[in-house]
Amino acid sequence: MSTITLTLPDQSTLTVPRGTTALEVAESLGPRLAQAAVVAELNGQLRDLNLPLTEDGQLRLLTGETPEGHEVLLHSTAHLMAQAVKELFPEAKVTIGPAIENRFYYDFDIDGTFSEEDLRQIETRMKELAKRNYPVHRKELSRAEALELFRSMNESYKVEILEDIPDGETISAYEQGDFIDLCRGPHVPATGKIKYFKLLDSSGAYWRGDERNKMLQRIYGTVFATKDGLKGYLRQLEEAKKRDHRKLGKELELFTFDEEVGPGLPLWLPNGAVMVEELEALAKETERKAGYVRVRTPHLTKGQLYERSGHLEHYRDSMYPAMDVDGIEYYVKPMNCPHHHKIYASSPRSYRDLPLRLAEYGTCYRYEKSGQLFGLMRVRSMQMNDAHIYCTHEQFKEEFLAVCRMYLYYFDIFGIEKYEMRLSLHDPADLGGKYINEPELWLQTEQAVREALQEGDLNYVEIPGEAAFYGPKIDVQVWSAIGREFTLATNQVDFAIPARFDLTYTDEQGREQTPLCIHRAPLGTHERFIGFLIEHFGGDFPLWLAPVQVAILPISEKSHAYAKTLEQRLFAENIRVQLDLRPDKIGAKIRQAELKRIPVMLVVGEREAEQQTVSLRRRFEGDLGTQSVEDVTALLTDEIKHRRRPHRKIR
RNA sequence: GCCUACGUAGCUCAGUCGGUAGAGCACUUCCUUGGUAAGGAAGAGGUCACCGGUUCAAGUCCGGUCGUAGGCUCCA
Repeated sequence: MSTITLTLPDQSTLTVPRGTTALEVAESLGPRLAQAAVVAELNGQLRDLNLPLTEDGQLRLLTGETPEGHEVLLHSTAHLMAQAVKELFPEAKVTIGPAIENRFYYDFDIDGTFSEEDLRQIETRMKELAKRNYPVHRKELSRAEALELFRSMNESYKVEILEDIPDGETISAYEQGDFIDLCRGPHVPATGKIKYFKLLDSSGAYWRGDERNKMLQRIYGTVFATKDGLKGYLRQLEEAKKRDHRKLGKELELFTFDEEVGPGLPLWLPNGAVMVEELEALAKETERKAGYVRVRTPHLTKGQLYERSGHLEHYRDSMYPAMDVDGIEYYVKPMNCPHHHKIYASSPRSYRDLPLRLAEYGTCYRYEKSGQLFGLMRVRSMQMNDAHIYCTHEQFKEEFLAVCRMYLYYFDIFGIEKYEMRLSLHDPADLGGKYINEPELWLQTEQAVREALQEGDLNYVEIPGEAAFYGPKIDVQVWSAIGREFTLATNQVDFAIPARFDLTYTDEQGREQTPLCIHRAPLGTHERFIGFLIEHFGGDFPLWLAPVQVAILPISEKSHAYAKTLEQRLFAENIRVQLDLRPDKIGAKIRQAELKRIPVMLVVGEREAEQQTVSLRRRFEGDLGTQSVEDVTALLTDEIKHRRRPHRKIR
């Protein structure tokens, strides 16, 4: 009998008979590994544990706790769910059921919808099927066999998928008990590997994501290799719910929506407006130091401008319809760029004027489809931390790098530890079509952006074929303290618009040149950014950003007079104070201030009044004892001035 | 925009079979004058999202509109 030699991750080698399965290898290495393994990787290729090994190679046995293993586990659980659904709803047709991050889903074509009761039943059935520990078999089929099989089962969606699989590709199906599903695999060797799962929710989803297609019913679920993994994930979902910006926005009275004002049009309440103003102050200060100048532009503009900019051509669906003014069509502005271009064009520019950096917290209105509105994250009116940098080709890289550094500066202030810049590049095959036909300029600019990202030591990935039609685009993804992902902002390099607007400058030789334009918005929009901050900080904002910074809590009426003089002293230091004169006991006042997430509490009674001191209490730190008013104000003003983050870990 | 679910006091939520609306918190007043996460009592607060229909009778059943949410698609 011939043998094969396998090299394990620790570089030890193992010689086994040809045809041994990876599962058998795992068993020989130890029952715990065999128990935990869900999939094998041979020479970098994932494959089923129960397939015979026929060649030498590097073998890894992956448990459900590895990223690859977890994905397989998720995918296999989707199959298990489909099996349960087919048993309970035989008329349901299966479609697709992939793994996504930490979750899986499966789409079914079924009359009606799945109720919560249905989900409970499906979950119970899944538990039974898992317990029966059906072996999961891979079957390779010819196209004809596969078509016949799925036609006979009346699985028309699978037939449609089969028809799209290119010739020459291996067609495989996976079978467990009575259930068989077209699938590339790999899968766990038996349903008993699936232990810690939960169905999460159901919703509609179009077949192939196309709204012209039939609406299918999607069920989402999750699975983990360990009980703790599942519990941890469910806890994280709970935590995310508690930090939901819509919930906290209400509780902390930051913003509201009103039916009569309109959907997607937030009203900033006084507390929220404080945050808006603090963010603007930060942006203004940062941009002034970085050589930006501020401009202001109107909310309304003639359609003509948007014809020139190309917005009416490319962007009309996202714009509010025109209004007729004296027979001329006017639009509310969806973007600030055309106005900034007009400001650039308002006077002749010399190379000496460049780079020209025009900044504005511009108000924009975009007609978002009703179904995509979402709290503050997707709205119809927004204020953007916008700026356009007009520069020469030579200046481009340095300007772009400076923008990147500004991002890092902000990330540090807000304690954003995880971020990713996604550099979207053009596809040379699409030049002249999807992309403006400037091959040299594309390559040159993309290279300059790449170099800037590298020099700035920024974390970035490249995505081919996703650029805007007029230049490369950099999307900035950030992750909040609880790991939720947000698209914070988009930077774009623009070589088309300056030409559309006839923007020029005179170079050293007196020749007319076209500048490059960088669109940038590091703080995104107030709406989305504050939405992000609410969830990131869980409502516990750094002192400089907190709507109410200090609560003054008199012990009893006897110290009201002193509390009032204290309030005046803090006002004089520009500290945002709230004085609690309600006839409650001190414990109740503290509780109220804690619930409102006021970072600093000053408890004052007769002792403090006599000594001109305060008793300092901070959130997450508790009672910090008696201190002089001078010391406390100095401490607070310093913390505010330097925009320090909260002392505690955010998580 | 599409599918589904939901909409009751400022907030969180009860409200059974269709019989004219309830709690807790917050609010107001009074008592209490207190020492680091809820002192006590009383009061006020509602066009049950809106419009229409069925019915002797609608928060409840039916239809429509508006709004919100979870998805699909798109995006700051």
